[in-house]
Amino acid sequence: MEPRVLDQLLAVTALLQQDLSRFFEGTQLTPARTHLLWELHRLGSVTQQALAVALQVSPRNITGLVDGLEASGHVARGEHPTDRRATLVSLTGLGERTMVKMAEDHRKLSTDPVSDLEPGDVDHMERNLDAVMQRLRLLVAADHSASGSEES
Amino acid sequence: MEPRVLDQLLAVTALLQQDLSRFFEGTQLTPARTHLLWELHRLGSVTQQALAVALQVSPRNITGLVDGLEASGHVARGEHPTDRRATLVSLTGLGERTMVKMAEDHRKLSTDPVSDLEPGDVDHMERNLDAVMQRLRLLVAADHSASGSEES
DNA sequence: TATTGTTATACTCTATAACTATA
DNA sequence: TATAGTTATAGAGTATAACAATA
Repeated sequence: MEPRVLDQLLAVTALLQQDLSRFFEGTQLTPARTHLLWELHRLGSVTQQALAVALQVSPRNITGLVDGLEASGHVARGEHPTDRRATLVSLTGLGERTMVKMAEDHRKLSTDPVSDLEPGDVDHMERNLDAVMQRLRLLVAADHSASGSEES
Repeated sequence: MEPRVLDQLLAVTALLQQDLSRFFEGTQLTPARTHLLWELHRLGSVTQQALAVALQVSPRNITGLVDGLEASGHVARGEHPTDRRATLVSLTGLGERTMVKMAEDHRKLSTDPVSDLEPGDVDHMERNLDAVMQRLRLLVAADHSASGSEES
């Protein structure tokens, strides 16, 4: 009866990564770009600086992500009204529509759960996920305590 | 009272990714390499082919991962006794010790939960994770049903 | 002098396609 | 002819460091 929970964790992590990008919309947005759009949708037009902070990622990285999203037409760069060093990134019409749809699907999924699904499948998933959840708690707990008590 | 669950999902996913590699050992193993070591520890010496299947990743990718782990001294390539096309990958002494320790930590973590942690922190995490868990269930459920009922 | 975004450079993970050596 | 592993090529995501323009 070895735990094998790490395996499940790895599987669920992979699944999550896929879902975060694939699930919510039909366009070919990657997870990182989806995340940026999501933040932009929440924050409104902001500087790349602000995005770097929001995504907890280097400014250099934002340059690349915005480049990609600009090329695909989801965001646009604009001038900052007062600070000429800064760039304001905002959602285009396409970007806006994409995020509205994503938010809709998100909400629908939250209120309309397991509809067309075999009961056996649900059981199976619940069992796996309970184990994973247990593991999640421990991992997060340990992470929390580690960042609070260690200082190397 | 917007859900904001996607944010939590994103955060937890990122956290998981980190934990999977960082948590379990002090060496600088990446998630993908850790995963390969984990499988190798379970399966024993196997061909790169078998690893590609186990990790669900292209053979080309295995070449790269094994290259890295060979350079860091965690695995070694050896000849296959009967098939001269194939390569047998096995854990070195270092790799073996690393995985034994990782399995130990894994077990310890499973049986010795929230030890040195503020109670308030636990509450906070539990609350977040319950929401995330709810979300996980829906995502996995939808994923399941999608792969069973759609055929595009 | 400090900050914003960029270029330069580099590493990891991933993929497909073509090729070599063997089955 | 099919399989195991490699090289070639490519793209995404990430990082640090140096630099230009601006505060």
